[in-house]
Amino acid sequence: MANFLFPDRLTARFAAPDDAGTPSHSGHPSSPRESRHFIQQIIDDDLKTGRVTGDVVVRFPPEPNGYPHIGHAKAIVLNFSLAKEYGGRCHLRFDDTNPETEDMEYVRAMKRDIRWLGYEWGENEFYASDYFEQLYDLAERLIEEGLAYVDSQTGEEIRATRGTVTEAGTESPYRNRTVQENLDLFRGMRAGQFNDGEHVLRARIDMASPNMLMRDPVIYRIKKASHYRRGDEWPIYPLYDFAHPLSDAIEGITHSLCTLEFDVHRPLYDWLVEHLFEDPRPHQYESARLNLDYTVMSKRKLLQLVREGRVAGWDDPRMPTLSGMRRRGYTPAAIRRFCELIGVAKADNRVDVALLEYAVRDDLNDKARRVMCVLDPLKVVLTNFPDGKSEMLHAGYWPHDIGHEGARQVPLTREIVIERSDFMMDPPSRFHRLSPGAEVRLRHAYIIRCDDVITDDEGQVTELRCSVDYDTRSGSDSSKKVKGTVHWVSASEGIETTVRLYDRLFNVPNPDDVEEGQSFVDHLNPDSLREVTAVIEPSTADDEPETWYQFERQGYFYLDPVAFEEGKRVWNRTVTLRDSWGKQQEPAAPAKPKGQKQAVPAQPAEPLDPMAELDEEEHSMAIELQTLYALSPEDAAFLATRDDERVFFKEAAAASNTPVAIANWLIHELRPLLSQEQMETPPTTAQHFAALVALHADGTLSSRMAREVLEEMIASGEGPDTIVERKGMRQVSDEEALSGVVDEVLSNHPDRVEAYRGGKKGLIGFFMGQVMQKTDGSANPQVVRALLQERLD
RNA sequence: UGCCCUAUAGCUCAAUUGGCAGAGCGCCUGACUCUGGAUCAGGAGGUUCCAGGUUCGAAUCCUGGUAGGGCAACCA
Repeated sequence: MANFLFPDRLTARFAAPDDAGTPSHSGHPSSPRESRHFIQQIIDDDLKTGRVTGDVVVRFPPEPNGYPHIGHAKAIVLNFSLAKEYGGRCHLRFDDTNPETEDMEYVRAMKRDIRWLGYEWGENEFYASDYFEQLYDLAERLIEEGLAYVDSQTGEEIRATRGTVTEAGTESPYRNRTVQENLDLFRGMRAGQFNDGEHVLRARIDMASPNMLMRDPVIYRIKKASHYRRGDEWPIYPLYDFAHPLSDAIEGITHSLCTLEFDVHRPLYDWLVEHLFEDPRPHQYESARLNLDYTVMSKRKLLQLVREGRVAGWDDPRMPTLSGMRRRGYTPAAIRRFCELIGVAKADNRVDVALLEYAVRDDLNDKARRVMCVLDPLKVVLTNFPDGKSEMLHAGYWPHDIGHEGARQVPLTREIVIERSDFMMDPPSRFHRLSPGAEVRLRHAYIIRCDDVITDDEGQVTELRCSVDYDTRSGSDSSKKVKGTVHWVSASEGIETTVRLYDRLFNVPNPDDVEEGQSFVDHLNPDSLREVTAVIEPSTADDEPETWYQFERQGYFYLDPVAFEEGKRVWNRTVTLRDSWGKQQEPAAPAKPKGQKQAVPAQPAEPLDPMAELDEEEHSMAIELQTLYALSPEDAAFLATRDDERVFFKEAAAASNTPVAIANWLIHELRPLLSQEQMETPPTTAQHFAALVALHADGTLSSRMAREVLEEMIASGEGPDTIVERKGMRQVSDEEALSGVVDEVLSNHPDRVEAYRGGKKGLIGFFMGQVMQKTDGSANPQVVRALLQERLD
């Protein structure tokens, strides 16, 4: 694989380790405050509450069995920028526990690409395979504690007895071997006394768990294969579910971030770490993986594309691999920016390629010099330009709005080429490029007029004859204006060069979404690579391979390093410019009819009967609650199906004469504050609870205050009176007293008052909030609302 | 069919944790321009999945649904 020839030079030129991981543009996501994604919120909270006291330590844990792609980049950027943000560290750990697929080649590729992205892990380079000894010892400890056993069933037997998603599994006949027996067997495994598949080590958890991963998962298997780092030292290898959490714990990782599909593994992660390590211990959090339009991301599928020759290799510029993107001309800064733009969340997503392209253009805009290159040449003869003359024109490399200096000379000759698409025989209105009789400016040169069109026998345009207006030389103060400017290159002094025009690899947004009997390769875009012979201006003749240019009016291009090494000059189109003209030409995609994206099934016309789902016993219970306490069917059904809540309710109802309010507060306020276990033995008494509800009912406390008191009651176990007394809480319902606050709020925000009167009625909530804040939540909201409405309407 | 996760603008995400539903990208219009780019100015676009409920007030809390995704390798 002779593809990776320039990583270091590229890094030197474009990677920016200094600002790596910090937003390079201010004000992206939203909100006046910088908005924090859920992982940041968790870490903030851990730091605030002291759950994490030392450094924040995260890790990026690739398996070295494939080339890293843009999906890995998302994880790399997330982890390394988190480490930077919190002043902690990010470990690079190779999760190399499967000897059959892993290779040093992939380790090298991974390290090279992470560095290229602009991140450095320093001394924190680790390998799960370095922990084999420790992991083995931990497995023995598990055995000693009766938490693991050697199972001698075959693979098929293990699979068959695991049960299904709806049925529990059955326990292995070997599940109750003695500790000594297990230890002997496991040591025998380690010593190489058995063949592949003869035994495995299983965690002893629960064959009936609703989570299949907890049904005695296999944690060690015999595999007499040579490991790329440990050679033949080990006949047994730990599995991911065992090695990963424990490697995290060994390294002192605080936050272990992974993708959504691992959320089912979290109970096992916790089980292992809790049994084998002391606090503080690592915690796993999951976020959504990246899906990108018009490409595939799975290593298996990328490998298939390479193997079947659908692409030129792992670093084919159409591939979503980092090596492919690098060779295409994408920059580390652009990829980092993209990864920041897509955010971190738990909802499955599919990201529009336009966002990636935006990030690339935005970065290249002030990094790539402008030159002219004609991709589809049409010959133009300047009839009033002397034959044999070559006029050197001064041409700035940068547009005015980019503050960079630099220019080159561009030769103008009698024969030039322009873009075929810049001429139209019969142009629509709004087309302001060349057509018979029309005028256009040659970029950096003169205005020309098309006097004659030469066509061949088939009517194909083969040549244009134009005349130059010598008063309009670029930079002169000619007053003549034309609408259009076109790029051009001297036909005699321009250089022929190969340009590769890349387009999306697949022609559907989600190639994985295939019909029966089809495969994702059926969606391959046959035009994803178009190679043309272009004419480029001579100033580029000596450029070295890490050169980016913007070919004016075309896009950004990058001199392919692989072809260069083979002695060829090939320009890869990194990304086109945004093209509003091309869009106008295509019929605009019809706007999706409203409501189509999520067809909401018609709901039954009448509300569902809350009693409908109850069994016979629950049903009669609910009826009883309704007749006895006058509860609504909803509340009655809720209590009928929940024993702990019902017991608490009856006790509280007995201590008061407002059962409906008791049920209401129990269901909507108390219950959400408690866990299932707390509900069994509530941290507050039914009598206290009833007293609180009474305080609300008689107007002493507003609902907001009552909620606050309730939280306090749960935390301290005190009665409501004690808390109310201590805090001096009392709802204020006096209109006169509240009028003052209301008037103050309104006069503090004249603009909002005006907006409200102008129709922005939602602002009532803002005013309410202000008043509640000023009164420390003690204002009677009904009264406040009435006062506000009175003043505003 | 069991368990878990998720649902806010076309896309990706916010919403100070119960108080004005916003941003970036994309799209449209206009201005400017020697890149139909960039830039600048403006605009459209919302049943916050649905139905009930609690609350003065719900995207946010409660109940019940719906849809999408994940989980039954001795892979990671």
